[in-house]
Amino acid sequence: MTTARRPATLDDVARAAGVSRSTASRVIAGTGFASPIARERVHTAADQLGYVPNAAARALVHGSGVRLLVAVTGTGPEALDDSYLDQVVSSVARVCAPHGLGVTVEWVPLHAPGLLTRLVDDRAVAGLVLVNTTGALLDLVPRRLRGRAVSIGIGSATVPSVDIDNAAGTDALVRHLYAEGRRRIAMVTGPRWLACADRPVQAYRRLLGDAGLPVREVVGDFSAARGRLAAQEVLRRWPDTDAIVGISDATALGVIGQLRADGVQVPGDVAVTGFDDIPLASATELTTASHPVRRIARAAATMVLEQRPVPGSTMFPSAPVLRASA
Amino acid sequence: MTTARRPATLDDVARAAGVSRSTASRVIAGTGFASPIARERVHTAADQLGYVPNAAARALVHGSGVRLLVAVTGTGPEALDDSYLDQVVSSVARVCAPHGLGVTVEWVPLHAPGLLTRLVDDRAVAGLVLVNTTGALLDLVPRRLRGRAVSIGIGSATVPSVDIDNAAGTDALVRHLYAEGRRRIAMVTGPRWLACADRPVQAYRRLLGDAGLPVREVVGDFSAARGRLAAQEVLRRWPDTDAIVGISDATALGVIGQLRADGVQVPGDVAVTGFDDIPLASATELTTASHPVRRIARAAATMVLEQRPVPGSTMFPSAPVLRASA
DNA sequence: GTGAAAGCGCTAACAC
DNA sequence: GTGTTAGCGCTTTCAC
Repeated sequence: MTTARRPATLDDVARAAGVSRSTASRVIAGTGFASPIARERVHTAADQLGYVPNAAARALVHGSGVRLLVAVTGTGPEALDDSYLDQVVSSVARVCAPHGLGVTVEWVPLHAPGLLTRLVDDRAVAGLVLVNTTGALLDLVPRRLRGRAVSIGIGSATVPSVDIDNAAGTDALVRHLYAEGRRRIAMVTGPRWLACADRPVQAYRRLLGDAGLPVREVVGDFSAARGRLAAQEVLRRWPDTDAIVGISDATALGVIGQLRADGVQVPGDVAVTGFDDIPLASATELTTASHPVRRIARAAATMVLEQRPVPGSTMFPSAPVLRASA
Repeated sequence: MTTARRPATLDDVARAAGVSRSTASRVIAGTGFASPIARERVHTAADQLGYVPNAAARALVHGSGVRLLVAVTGTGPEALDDSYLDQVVSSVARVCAPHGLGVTVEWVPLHAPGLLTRLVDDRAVAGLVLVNTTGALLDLVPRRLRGRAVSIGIGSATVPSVDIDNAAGTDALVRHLYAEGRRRIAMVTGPRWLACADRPVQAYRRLLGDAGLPVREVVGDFSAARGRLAAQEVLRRWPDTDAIVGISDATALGVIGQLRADGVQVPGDVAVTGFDDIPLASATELTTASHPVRRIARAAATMVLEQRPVPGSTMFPSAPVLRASA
């Protein structure tokens, strides 16, 4: 039973264990030497006192920081209102917890990447997870954070990345459409500035090129609203389109909504595919490709925290999920 | 242009501004006196040096902590795999960011609430947001965190709460069912241990009691899987049931799935309502009630960080959203 | 109004 | 193996 309710400090532990503070520190931190007896006594003292190391003090002496920053690039702050990001943040937070680190989310304006520097100059930032980033942004990651920054999306020479293999996922989906006899396949892409959203586009082009089919691309932004508009544009420009590949499930759902509103049968007249396999996808019978967001985020956080590449975690596989829409 | 890439410290700022460190500190922290000139010079020096206060050092001297803890009660660690929680964590994180705080998520086992004490004895914890908590847990919040703890769900004498007015939401839904002519209305409840899930049950009982209708309750747990089982049980025990009120959208969706699998028409034979208005609800034409999770979480975090009750934020209104399922 | 000095809790040389 | 010592960067009495 503790007398004072003031939380125990390392000094208290050392005193109770009858050793010096340094010895206590070595034992607790698990660094340096200590005799078995000392070790034993320190540990007993520690947990009988309910000792919990003070993270701030540790961070101060190590200069190491107390939180992970999740930096999200986007055109506006609404980039943060996104269930994909929710999953990332939440997953990262869970990995951080046992390390005594917190997580923060910040929006980095696409057109003012310099703001990243200000965020990252904060010594409290122990590590960095970049989401939806660009090459320019990647180059802004300071040396201090080398090895402590990971990008979910594209990487660079200095910043490793983890991501979904959306090229392979898209490839599988387009092949499926082709196998089903679709020959006039359009794609609603992601935003132009987002490099990792370009891989599916490349996959789509390659496949159609190989098959001698025409490329039909409309720019979207992952949202359902843009999906609706994109569907209209596709139909206007290429009325004979018989399949539409959406960059995301939300996009695809928007596309389908618009198509049906226009009296177009899905998949009868036009087949539609998405990407991500969100819960809504199964309810709406959307054909899509899997995207293990939590596992990817966990891998990213782990790489940052444990300073090592997590084997086989650079590209997570994406498997097609065939349902009624295509 | 900074010469050394070592981040500027308060000493650097003071030196550059030609004042003492104390003065610089007062100016930066906005506390204590300083002449306009001093103020001016310190600020210039600060942002020309790109000075960012070291959160760890501050926390150390203040003994104030560097992160908010989101403590989630549940029977197992899978309580953390939940999109509702994702939204809470992400929203809390956004409120924390400008304050230089991070967020951590931890699971508190329902049957070992003492673990909360260990989590909360960590001085690095600056504040506490409890999710799905119980009265027993609330009493474990230490004095140190008084005024720095908020519960999303039930509150207590020492811990204020913010929550959705699920009693009113449920009330509106049941009234709607009644108005539609339903008279044999069953309910799939939340887990027994969760006090805030009891309010809708009370609302349901009161309404049915007033109308002289029989109460038909089956215990669920918010999940779709339990919703399916619950639907079976309802049909077995009370085959003439003509409406089922689900404690959540997931529950209701499970109920509907099972009902349809059993050849029961929804809403023809049995009307079904949910709660939360998740995106899936609109896609599946589920009648439900709104639940502004992000706003609630934001209010909770704000109360903790700014140490004041956010006016009118104790009970957030829930509005019925009428669709095809009821 | 401003500076000097002490100390928050911890770790890491460096001597013993 | 263990203790002594010197800070990490900041805030805050307390003299001036």
